[in-house]
This record gives sequence, C-alpha cells and structure tokens, in this order.
Amino acid sequence: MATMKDVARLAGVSIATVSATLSGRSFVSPELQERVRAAIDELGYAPNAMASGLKRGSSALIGLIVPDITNPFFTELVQDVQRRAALEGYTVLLGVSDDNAVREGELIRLMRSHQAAGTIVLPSGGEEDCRRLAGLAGDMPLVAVDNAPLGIAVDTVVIDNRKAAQLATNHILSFGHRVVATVAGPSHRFVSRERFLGFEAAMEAGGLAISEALVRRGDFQVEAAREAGLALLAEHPRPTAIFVANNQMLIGVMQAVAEAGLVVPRDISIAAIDDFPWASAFMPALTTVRQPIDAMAKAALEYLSSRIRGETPPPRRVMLAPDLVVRQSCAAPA
Amino acid sequence: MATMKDVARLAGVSIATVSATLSGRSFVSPELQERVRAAIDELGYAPNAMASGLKRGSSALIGLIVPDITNPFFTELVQDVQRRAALEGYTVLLGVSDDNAVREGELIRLMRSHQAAGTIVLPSGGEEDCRRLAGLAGDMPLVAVDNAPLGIAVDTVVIDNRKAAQLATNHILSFGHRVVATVAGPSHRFVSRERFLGFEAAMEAGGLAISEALVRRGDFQVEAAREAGLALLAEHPRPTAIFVANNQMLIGVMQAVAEAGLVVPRDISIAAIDDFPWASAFMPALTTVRQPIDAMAKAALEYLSSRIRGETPPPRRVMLAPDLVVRQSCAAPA
DNA sequence: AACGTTTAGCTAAACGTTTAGATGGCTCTT
DNA sequence: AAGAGCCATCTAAACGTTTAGCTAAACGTT
Repeated sequence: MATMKDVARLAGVSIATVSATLSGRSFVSPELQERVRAAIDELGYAPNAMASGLKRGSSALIGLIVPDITNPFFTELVQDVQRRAALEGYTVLLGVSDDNAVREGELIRLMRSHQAAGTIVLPSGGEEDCRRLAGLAGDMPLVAVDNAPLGIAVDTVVIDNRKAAQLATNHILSFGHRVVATVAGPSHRFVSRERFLGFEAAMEAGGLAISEALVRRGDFQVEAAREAGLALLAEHPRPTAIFVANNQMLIGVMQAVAEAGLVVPRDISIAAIDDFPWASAFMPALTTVRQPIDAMAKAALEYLSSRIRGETPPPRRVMLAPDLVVRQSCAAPA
Repeated sequence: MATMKDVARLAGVSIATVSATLSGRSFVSPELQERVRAAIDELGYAPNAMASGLKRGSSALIGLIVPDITNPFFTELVQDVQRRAALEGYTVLLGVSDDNAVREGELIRLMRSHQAAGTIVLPSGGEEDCRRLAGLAGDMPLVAVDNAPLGIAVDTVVIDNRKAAQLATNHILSFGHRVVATVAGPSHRFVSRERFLGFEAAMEAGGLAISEALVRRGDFQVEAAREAGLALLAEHPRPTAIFVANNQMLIGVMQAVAEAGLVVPRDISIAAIDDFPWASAFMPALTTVRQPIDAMAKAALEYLSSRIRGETPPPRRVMLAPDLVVRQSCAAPA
C-alpha cells in the first residue's frame, strides 16, 4: 500500500507538501499541487486514517449504538443519522448491542478506542446502565437517544412517550370502546414506563378503570407479543380494542388476531406506537403514532457537534412531539 | 485520555509488559498481570485502536457496504454479518451507499483508509461499476454479495435468482392463472435480469406468452411499484396474478391493490421475492421466496476470512438456493 | 547593494502502539 | 564457584501522519 512518502518521492516533493496539498491547511503552488495529484492517482494512494487519527487525536468517525437493527424504527434512525453525518464529513461506526447492556458498554469502549469524535447511543437498559455508559465514555462526547432516562449527565433526545400513548389511546376511546387492552413494553425501560403512564392517564380521563387481565407485558419483540395477543383475545369479555406499545409487538399482535380468525377493525380495533412503511400497505391500513425520527437524528447530531466543537454546556434534553397517523384499524365496537 | 505509558508508570512496569499483558502474546508473571490490570481499571484505560492499527498495519474492522438500510433484506444481512463478525472479534464499519455507485467507491476508499481487514460489498450497480470497485479495493480483500455479476475478479456470494423467480411463478401457475403480470426490477442490475429470466422461463414452461403490457419495471422501491401496480390493475383483461421482484416493491403493489379496492387472493394472487417478518403478519399472509440470508453472511465471511488469513485462491463464487414459503396470497383465479 | 520581509517548501519531532532484540537475575551443571 | 542456559522484563525502533519551526529564495525598500 502506497504511503505519503511514496507519493512525495514520485512527485519530487516532501511529505509535508503532500500533506498540505491534501488537507489544504497551508498554501501549495498550483504546479506542485498538480504533480502531487498526479502521483496520488498513479499510485492509487489512499491516506492512512489510522496514522492521521493517531497524530490528530481524533477521527472522522461517529459511533452509533442501537439495540436491534432489524427494527424499522432503529433502522430509519440509523439511516437519518448516517445521511446527516455524511453531510458533515463523518462516517458512522455502527454497533449493535442486541439489547445487552454489557455489549453496550463494550461498544462504547470500542468507539473510544477508535477515537470516535463522539457517540450516539440508544440505551436498551435502565437508569443505572445508562449512568455506567456515561462513565465509560470518559471524555468522548455522548448523546443518549430514545430510551434515555432523566437525570443522567449527558445530552438526551427523547420523544414525549406519554403523549404518544395518550394520542393512540384517546383515538381508540373516541370510538366508544369500553374494554380496552394493552400490550406494554418491559417495565425496566424508561420508554415503556412512560408509554404505560400515558395509557393509564388517557383511560382515567375517559373514565375507564384498567383491568389487570387486560394489561400484558411484552419485551418489544414479536413472539411474546403474539402470545400476549392470543391471551388477551381469549379473555371474557374479549377486549374490543388493543393499544400496542411498539412496532415489533404490533407484528405479534396482528399475527395473534389472524390466528384467532378475527377481522380488524370489525371485531377488534388496533392502534400502536411506531409508524413504518408496512403500516400503510396493511389491509386495513394501521393507525399508528409516528415518531419524528429525522428530527431526533438532527437533534442528536446537533448536540454531538456542539460537544465536538468543544462547547461544554450543562446536559441538555429535548423532548420531541409524536403525531397520530389515523388510518383504518380503529372503528366503533360491534 | 490515559495511555499505556500512564498504565505502565502506575503499575511500575514497562509499556512492553502492559502490551504483553493485554495481548497475551508473551509470558507475564501473574503478579505483574495483576498490577497492570489494577492500573488499567484505576485509570479507565482503553487501548488506542489507531495506534495499534497503525503499527500492526491492520485493524479489527470489517467494512460492510449496503445500498439501503431501510430494506429488511439488507438489514437482516447486516445483523447476521455483524453477529458473525463479532464472534471472530471483528467490528463492522457500516457504509450506506444510497444506491449510488460513486458513493460506493468513496466508501471502499474509506474502508481502505481505516485499514479494514476486509470489506463485504453489496454492489448496487452493473458490471463495470463492480469492476471499478474491485480496483479501488487494491490489496484489501473484497467480497461481493447479492447483486454480483459474473466475471469480476473477487469472491462472490449470490442466490439462484432465476430459480427464486421460477419458484414464485410456478406457484402462481399451479393455481391455473393464465393472465400473469410482473413488477420487475431495474434492468441494469444483475439480480433483476436474472429474476426476470426466471419469470420468463417459468411462463414459457407453462405454455404462456409474456404480454408487454403485463411487464412493468420498478426501481426496487415502493413508490414506482405502487404506480406500476395501479397501471397493471387497470389493464384489460386485468391480470389475475402478479409476481413482484422484491420486498419494497411488494409494499407498493399491496398499496395499489388496496387502493383499487381488490381483495387478495380472491381478486388477485400475489407472490414475491424476499421474505420478512411482516409477510406472515399480513392478512392474508403473503407467499414469498426466502433468501438464505444467514447462509449468505456466513459464506461471505468465510471467503473474507480466508483472504484475511492470506490465502489467494482464484476468485470463488457460491450460489445459494432460495426456498418458497407458501402462505395465503395465491389462489385459483375467479 | 545591502537589508529586512515574506513565504513556499522543507526537516524532524511527535502521536500510542507492537515487537525484535538486549539485559540481567535466576537455576542447573560441573 | 564459575559458566551456561533460560526467560521475565525492558529498551528502543518502527508504523504513516501532522505540524511547529526552520531555510532560503524572491521581492521591495532605502
């Protein structure tokens, strides 16, 4: 692999001139620039990012740690972050934690090892895990997104999860449903707790009590939600509507509905948090609450950039508003 | 940020001993190991991957370049590659090319810059683009997956796209359909051409002519496929079945079917290439052809590992078999 | 013509690792 | 008791950049 030295020799200049030509940080005569560029092309030279990262003490890498890359919510966020980062000349070093706090910690260390300019993490665990992550980051800027609890010492970007649940639940209640079930997320997560609180608040405001039997906890994955769905549909009286706390669990619930031979929204109304392409292709099209994913990516990168530039304000937190996308999966009970 | 030097000083040993303790490449007495580990913990030391990458001439990074991270096929592949790579101690440096050959080239250079041990690329373009990519990789091992044409000088992992299309088409024909349409992919891509050839072969074997009006080309994305779907459904006679060449276009076609107020499979049968979670949650559940994604990831990493180990066999190519997942979206025509 | 000023381009010293080879404190042999 | 052999540990030289400072050529001023 050709190095700057080879380029310098071929162009008949010093390596400092090659470096200056590439970085543009100091003046090089057009003639020498030309010779340098010719030599670079001839040798197929590509700069060694390790060497420059080592010398400069930072790289053009931004770490992004997500719990699960098959979930379209995370996927879309990865895409948005990566596009916006590319605009600023950064490349995303992606880590997938598989919902595992230990792995998450390892990934933070890895990002630090690679001198990432900063890291965006979507924590999968609870408060104490998040605190540990913040510690591991050391002096590398860190921004926590999505499942970020209050009171951790890093910038955070979240949505108003309580309101998201309220939007969906109120929509269900507006059709006159009285027997409303929910498939909630795991209770150690900040987002699930908030979403459940929103559901509770909306039910209470609608004058409805929450029946223990109609609250099931999933793990934000498909399979447990399918089982939860089947159990709910076997209850007496059968709920006439279900609020589902995320997209993956919506798949499971829809599978359960299909297995039970029921028709949406005739037999049962469904509303969920997380919008995604299939929701509109589904028959009937599914009513969901959309998270402002690109705005989250934007906010996260802005916080990160400001820290990368060396600013050190006290930890900031922005809470973005979700919105309801009304489609055809909710109707009046039979 | 603490360095090896700091650790060495605190532990009262030389940096060579610290390095030896961490790498395990030479013997260090248990007592010193203990002191070194204590110092590492106390300082929160994390090795500088830039420095070690520079010195060793390679990093524990594997490049992975995909055209579109919101497509579940690519997503699942990213997940499988990343899991398998992690088992071997590698981290995935993800690049998203947005279906852009120029960006793809930049990303290959980037991987080289970062001393990636090797790179797996899912080319988005045609043959000449792929050849250019192989050139840009220089001496970094490269494996092309999915849309990899014949006759490029790198290892390739593909599925039998022709057979995939035949499986889906034959399934449709087995119900007695005579007016069969297709939404095909962009013709400059190897995979689309192969899939179309498979469709043609199956139609011919079934004694059916292919009508120009019933062949529409999409771009593997949702929107164009929706329009293609609407156009097809407006034809006279209306096709009684549609073969769709990938998952994203299936979304578009299902949207079109819904807009036209038709019911699957009563009014129209649908089969597509690419399986994914929603296909089984859909009502009716969708019949698809599943690509052996994890096997592709495995094969790609095996080829890559062998090159990383320094083996230099002539370019290899493996073609994996897809299989049909029969669900409820096909039935006999009315 | 001699001087200072400017500046294009150079030299050389880092950056934090890895690793070949040097060192020197052991044990074992005679 | 002295030499040989062993091996745990150390010293120092890379790796390919960036960049602070230096050199010297070219110019303007008096």
